[in-house]
Amino acid sequence: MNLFSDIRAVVIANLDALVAEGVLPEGLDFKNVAVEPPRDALHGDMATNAAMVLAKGAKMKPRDIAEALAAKLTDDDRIAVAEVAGPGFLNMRLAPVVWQGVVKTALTDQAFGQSQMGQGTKVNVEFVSANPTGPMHVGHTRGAVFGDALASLLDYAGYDVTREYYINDGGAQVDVLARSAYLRYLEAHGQAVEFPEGTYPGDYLVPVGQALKEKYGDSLVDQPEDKWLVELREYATDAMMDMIRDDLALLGVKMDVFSSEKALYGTGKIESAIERLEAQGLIYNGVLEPPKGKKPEDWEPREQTLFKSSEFGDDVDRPIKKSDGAWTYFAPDIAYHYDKVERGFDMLIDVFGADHGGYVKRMKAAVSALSNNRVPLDIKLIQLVKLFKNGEPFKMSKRAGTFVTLRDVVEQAGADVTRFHLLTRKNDATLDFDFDKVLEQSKDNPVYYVQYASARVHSVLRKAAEAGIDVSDAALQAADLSLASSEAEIAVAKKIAEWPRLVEIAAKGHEPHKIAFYLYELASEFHALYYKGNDDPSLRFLQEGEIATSQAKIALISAVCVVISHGLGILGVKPATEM
RNA sequence: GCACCCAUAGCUCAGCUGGAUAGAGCGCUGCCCUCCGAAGGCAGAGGCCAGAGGUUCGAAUCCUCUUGGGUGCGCCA
Repeated sequence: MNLFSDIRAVVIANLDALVAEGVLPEGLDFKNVAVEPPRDALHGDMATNAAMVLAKGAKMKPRDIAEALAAKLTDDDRIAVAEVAGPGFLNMRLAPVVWQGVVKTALTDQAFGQSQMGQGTKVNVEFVSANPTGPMHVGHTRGAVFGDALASLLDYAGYDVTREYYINDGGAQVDVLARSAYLRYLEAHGQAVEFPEGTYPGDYLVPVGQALKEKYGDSLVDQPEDKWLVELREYATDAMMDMIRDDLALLGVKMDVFSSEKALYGTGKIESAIERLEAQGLIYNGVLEPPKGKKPEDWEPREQTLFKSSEFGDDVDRPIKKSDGAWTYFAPDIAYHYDKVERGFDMLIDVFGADHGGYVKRMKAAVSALSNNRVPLDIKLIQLVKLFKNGEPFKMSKRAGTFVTLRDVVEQAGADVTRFHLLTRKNDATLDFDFDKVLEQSKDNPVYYVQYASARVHSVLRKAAEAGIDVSDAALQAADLSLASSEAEIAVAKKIAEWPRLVEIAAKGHEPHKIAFYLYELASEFHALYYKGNDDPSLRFLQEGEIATSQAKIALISAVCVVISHGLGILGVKPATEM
């Protein structure tokens, strides 16, 4: 619930009244009637399209409906002005008491802004899912921050959220990891080693090699691969996952569940998921056409086991078995998503890198088939992070030593700054990450701008306390807010009032970046009010000798601070009390 | 060749899911600290929302096509 839905309820009630009075015909559908903020604040606080939406069905002119509705609405105490504009917009201006009520709610109700929209829907957010073959880099970092913030946002909006990490430990890349770790193990024994093409030369495996030496002594030296591959694979994978967990902790991301791809093999889970599809007639053996315009050099037609994803909107059917009969990566992924469905989730969200774009349709097809359309799957593709240093772009390269890890970034910029910055762009837009700009402490950097607002409020609170004004929670909650109802102050209250609605919009669209942008706008309203006190002393928060007025004004800016901390909380950023 | 994503001020980007005169930051021009934190504020210039059609009371937003960029397209995951 929020102010806009409250007022919409008022509008609907009055429309019903107009029907009862015979002004409007019966049987009209009010579902498209919306109450929204007008784009231009000059038009009022809220606008409804009711007249325009209903005109056709009522066979009336929009303006006539609007006039009748306006007359009704002004009877409500909360609506100060209702006027018809343009083609039939009905603009409303709300009474100051409404805005003051919002400020009071923000201060007294810990749950201000939280929503019941999710109704406890069980949603699984799968994110990061980086291969356990090395440390997380900046690209992973963006996905991690996005997924974590989205999960928090959904939680805030009333969903029952599970954060989950899918460990891709079932494919050939973990064998490569094991071989690379083995080379480091030999190195630990003093052997000179070279890392051939297709192995991981990163020095993060050096400590793993050392640890293996301590564990196995020289018993594995110069032994054939079949003596050590399985053991080293498990050991190295665990070590990499420990490292990834540390990286995530550094960012402040905590997963609820880690699921392993490897654990799906040999349990019959893959087979049963495929059987489930087979029972629906969606599995067959066939030969795929080569892609036109880009034919692989070694292409020859081969019969494979295919999933009929084209029945669900995919472009072609997709292989679940390689020509040698082994599963493709798609098969365990089907099983994994089936597992999520079976665990009772009502909604699935996957956060993938943009290079997995081609994977979206087939995965949606599979989930759709496996859940009989019960469980929606939303796949959020996270675009690239472009790195800059001193304004110059540079590419990540392990060889050139410009491989930028999550740890590098967080240690330089801090988790809060990193998180906020990565959330100032929507997920499907590429993001520039310039180390110099991220660290810059100015308005150009939204993190500091928002933090500065929070710090300024706390500064005022300290000053007030020094002046002997009671600014305890109880005192501010009891403040008479009508003492802070100038136009400039109401403007801030209005921004606060947008918060609950914004949460719902952001949660509905799975768009945590909207929280970041809102916080910037809220901070901006606050900074503007703050400065107005310089020109107009009556707008300063501390009014000498007038305790009640000071408390009212401080209550208002405390409410700003409360909303900022709620918002930053969703983004996983700690608010500042001083800077 | 096909699919998905993107295109908005000189630059980096918002635009509340179809609303009224398209917004913000940077940069540029000019102001504001004997005044609660100038890490800030105010004002100005700057736009054919890539282009062309269509849908309707109404389109940056939805549909089609075109152009230009990114990503991907069986035995890598």
